[in-house]
Amino acid sequence: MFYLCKNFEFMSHKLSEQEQIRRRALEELIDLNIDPYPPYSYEVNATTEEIHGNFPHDSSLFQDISIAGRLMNKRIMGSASFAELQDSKGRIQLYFNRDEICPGEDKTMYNTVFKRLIDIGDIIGVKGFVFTTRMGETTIHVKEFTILCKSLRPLPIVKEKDGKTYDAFTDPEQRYRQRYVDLIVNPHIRDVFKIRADMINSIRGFLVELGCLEVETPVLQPIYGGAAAKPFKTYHNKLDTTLYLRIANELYLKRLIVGGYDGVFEFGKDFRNEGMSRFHNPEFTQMEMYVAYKDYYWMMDVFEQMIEKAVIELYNNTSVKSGDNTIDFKRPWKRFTMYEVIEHYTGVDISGMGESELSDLAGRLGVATDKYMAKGRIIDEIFGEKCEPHLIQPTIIMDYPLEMSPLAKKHRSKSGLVERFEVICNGKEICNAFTELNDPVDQRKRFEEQIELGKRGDPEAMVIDEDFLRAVELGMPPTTGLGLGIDRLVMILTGSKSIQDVIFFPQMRPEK
RNA sequence: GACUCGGUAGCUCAGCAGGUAGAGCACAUCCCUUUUAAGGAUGGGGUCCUGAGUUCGAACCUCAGCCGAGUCACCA
Repeated sequence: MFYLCKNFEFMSHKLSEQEQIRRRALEELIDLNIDPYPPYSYEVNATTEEIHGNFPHDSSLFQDISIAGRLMNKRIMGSASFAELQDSKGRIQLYFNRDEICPGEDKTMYNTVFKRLIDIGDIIGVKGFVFTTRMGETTIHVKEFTILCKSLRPLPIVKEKDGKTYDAFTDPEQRYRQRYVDLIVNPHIRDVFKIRADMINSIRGFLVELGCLEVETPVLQPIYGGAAAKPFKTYHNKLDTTLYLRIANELYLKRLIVGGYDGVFEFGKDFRNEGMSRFHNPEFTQMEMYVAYKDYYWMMDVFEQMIEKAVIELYNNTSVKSGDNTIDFKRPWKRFTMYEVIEHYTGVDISGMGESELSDLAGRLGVATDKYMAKGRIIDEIFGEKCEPHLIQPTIIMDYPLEMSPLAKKHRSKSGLVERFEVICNGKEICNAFTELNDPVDQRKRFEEQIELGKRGDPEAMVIDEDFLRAVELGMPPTTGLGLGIDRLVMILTGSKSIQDVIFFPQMRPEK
């Protein structure tokens, strides 16, 4: 015997008419001694996918099936009705016949329960056999059905006819806030998250195969570092101390390299307290990896392999259609130095230029700069403005100005530059990597330069992390490291226009 | 943060020479057939985002605010 509260007076918000009707249906079910939330499991022996994949070819199959899912449509017609059931794999039509559901005199299960008390959105289990209707649709002939969960809110059902879509649930705000509804009524968006998961698994497999250890490092950090960004600040009561949510994994992962690991990687959330846009969510997923005794040339090759492998596993092909562009990840990718690319797109060789010259150039090119921007930042602005958008195919851009890369090692032969590369794809950066700076004297100097930049007004200048310096002073082997923006890559691989489409629950303003 | 557009029934939207609201779907009652965004009949449902102003009168005009979308700027 089940036990259920039938008193809805406590509800804080005023119920809509449809909610009231559903609650009344709930009460009626209880009065009929039907538990709307039965406590037991329901055995399922088929999925919609299996049925659609096999039935027409072999009609001896699926003659005694049990399947469960959400009711998505109901077409009542006297003594014979049709409905649609959606499980995690897809949808299938159900056929209900009054006299088969209710073989005896009592037609309650059909006339009252099925026709009136079951609503779209309810989760039900059905037993029966599969057949093909006169209209040629694979359908389950239902002999018995069970309510597994009564739904108390109406679902915005999407309808289609003749290729036209009606009542689509498309409002982005509603879709992101109520992702559960989005997943129910727009099941195709699951594909994006499947690709996301598969991609992450592919990369993880590749890194494990490479011999790297997957690790976890703190999200709550007393000093944030490893990137140029504004942090989220929080507070630990017992320690009576300010903590920051990490903006990058870098400094902790390098400590592990100091500790003696040859290769480590971490998939993790980073948090940046900055503007939001279709390319930026305050929390985003990054994969960072560090490998000892290797340099950035090695990393370029490895990154190309890793991404090419993932794309092939996902699409059986190296190229992907992303919006209007077709992007081919087939190795090897084009490689240019940053100066080469800037010269290519602006016609200006900036290699000998100083800060004031660069500032003038930026002005001539219509690139906005700020007072606190030193030489490196200005170059980066010009690159970001004039070059990046043109780079659609994956392209390795190498050798960045030293000032904007305080954790990267000086270039072995080019003064003023560091051994750093980024991969630009679809006009956006997808990874950032360098030969890591392991000279502790130089590292301290770089941090001090960051302090100067901070004094000059750069809100994203780094702060000194003495514990990190202590580790580097102990000695870090030559190392290469890389950070990969997972969300951005998923956007490219799925052709998503907004980062919110590749994150289940993107950050939103609190409701109401 | 700047600019543009938008916020009307559960869903998608219409309504604007300013006269306190409509359609389709959904919902309710009824009829009916292996039907297909089912069809037919009847019916219920809305502080027209919020606040102030103009007006005899505002969903519509003005101002302010809230929320969202798009574009641009910055960071992955």
